[in-house]
Amino acid sequence: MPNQPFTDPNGLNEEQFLQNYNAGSYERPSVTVDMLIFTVMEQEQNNYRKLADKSLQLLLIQRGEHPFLGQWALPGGFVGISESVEEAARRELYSETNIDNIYMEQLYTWGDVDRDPRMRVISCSYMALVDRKALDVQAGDDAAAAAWFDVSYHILETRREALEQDVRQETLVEIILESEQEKLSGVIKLTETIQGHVRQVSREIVRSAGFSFDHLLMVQYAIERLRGKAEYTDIIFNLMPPLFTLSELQRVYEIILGKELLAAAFRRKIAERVIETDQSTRDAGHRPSKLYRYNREWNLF
Amino acid sequence: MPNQPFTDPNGLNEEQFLQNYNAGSYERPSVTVDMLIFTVMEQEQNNYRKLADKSLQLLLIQRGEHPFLGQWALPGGFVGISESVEEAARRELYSETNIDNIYMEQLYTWGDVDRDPRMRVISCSYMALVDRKALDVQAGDDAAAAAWFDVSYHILETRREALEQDVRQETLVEIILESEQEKLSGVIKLTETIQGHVRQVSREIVRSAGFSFDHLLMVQYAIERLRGKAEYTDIIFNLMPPLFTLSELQRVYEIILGKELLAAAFRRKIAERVIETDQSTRDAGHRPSKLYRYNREWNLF
DNA sequence: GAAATAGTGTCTCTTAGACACTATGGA
DNA sequence: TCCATAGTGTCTAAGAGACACTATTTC
Repeated sequence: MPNQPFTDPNGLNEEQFLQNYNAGSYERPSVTVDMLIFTVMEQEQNNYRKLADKSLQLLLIQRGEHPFLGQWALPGGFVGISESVEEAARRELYSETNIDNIYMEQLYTWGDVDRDPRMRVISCSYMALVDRKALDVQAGDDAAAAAWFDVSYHILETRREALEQDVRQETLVEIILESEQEKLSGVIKLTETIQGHVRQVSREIVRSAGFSFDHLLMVQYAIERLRGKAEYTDIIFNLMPPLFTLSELQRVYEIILGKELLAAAFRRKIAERVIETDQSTRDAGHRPSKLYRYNREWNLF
Repeated sequence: MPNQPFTDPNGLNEEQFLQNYNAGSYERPSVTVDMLIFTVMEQEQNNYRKLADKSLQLLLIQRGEHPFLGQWALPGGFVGISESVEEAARRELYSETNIDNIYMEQLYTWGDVDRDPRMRVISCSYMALVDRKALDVQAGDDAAAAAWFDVSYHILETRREALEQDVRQETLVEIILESEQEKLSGVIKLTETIQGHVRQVSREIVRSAGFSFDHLLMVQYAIERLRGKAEYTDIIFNLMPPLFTLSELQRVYEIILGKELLAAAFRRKIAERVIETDQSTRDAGHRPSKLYRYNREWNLF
């Protein structure tokens, strides 16, 4: 089995090679991270009896400089030469939220040549999920203008055509992001083709109002991933406070999945993932609800 | 709603800004792609009656230069300044296999600072799945020494400890790659921690013989993903030839999932994803088997 | 006929969906 | 007492696991 120190065709061993190594001066892309920071927010409620509505929210920042001056973008920044990509993402996440210990996962790396009009930039996107109650301060103090946007996600249309050999399906997805001041919207076309066995998916912006760069694609990708993972992992609990009722939990699932669930089935399914506490809600104008917490023992690997 | 041409604090509109933009000369990382090209190979069989065994195989290249001279690495290369990351991956894939229309998906971007001893390199890994019968030539003609390695993947040990607040689970995974000439092996520790609600996974190489860089981590990640996707997508069909028997298909599933399946249940489950043809196998030393093909209509989105 | 694989029938157990029903606190 | 939500019981249908059984070819 080969092992160091071997010598290469120039007679150098590995140590010598590395000492003499010259990285060369060809052009390199810049690398950035972009953060999709989601939370669930309770809306105000006028009827004392009804439960507060909730919505999924995403943190955006208004750009203070060209390009896309005045438009909204995902928070993010360059990856420094002496920090890992994940460290850069954690750094950005902390600078926006001011809290530690937030769920974060890498999503996708966007590498199209023209995605930034200034220069070649490759961006690695990360999704973070935060319990809104843990965010004491309004997020993004340092950033020029950060705001939480309510997220809505609809499938407008699905069209399938079967060619001689291949199948092709196009789906139009509309994404609307709404803050107290602004309303952004855009449409993305997802194209799925199958040639022989080979399935391939591509994304394309059809129209976009108020978004910077290709960030609308990142939003669509993140929501798709969040929905997918909600079905077969515990990812949703990252959006919950330490104690919650099963109704609250069910509503968060409903928001993410975009469909209503039956309470009885939901409770049976979720039962083993939560632990009942002896506390309950009060002063709700209706029957009190027991508070639960996440069962950490459940399904590690 | 803000729109171009707005002027920034320097009085420039977007067009002027971009014309004057200077990307700066700070240090940038290099970006590469690394390809995990999997296939399923039939082993030779001496007993005319028995079906040939199959194995999952991965394509590796023996390094001809420092660092890791003589050791094995995933095929890959630099992302050029004027090609997208995906284009670079397709280019590498084509140069190894000489065929088009191969299933490929982005896996993960590896961004640790020290992952390449020469310089700062960020690598985006892709997984590709090939039907072995479509590869007419021995792959990797141009590369110095390319070889297919049989893949085996075992969980050696799982240890869980519950601290006061947190839960921590460590899993040791052994990966063995075996070609006709060589046998490489390594062990990876997967650490999963839960603090409060927040679940986090990290990977670490415990020992590694014959692998270059952090490529063993990439192999483990890819197999984990492949297993996961085998359960809830049609990804496996990318490893199959155009026509196949249900027994063959079942065996490929068994290889990927690492467990035996019951034929009756498997057939019921897979039935709607395949289409029966009027052809069947012959000269097999036992009852002939009908040939099926992939049902492309099944479950687009 | 033996060996080996191909393919089916059926029982059980689990789980999701549907929906009716009971329970409880506050105005 | 009504309202709104909390929470349970039970029927049904679908699907996975188990396993016995039949079918078909080659030597």
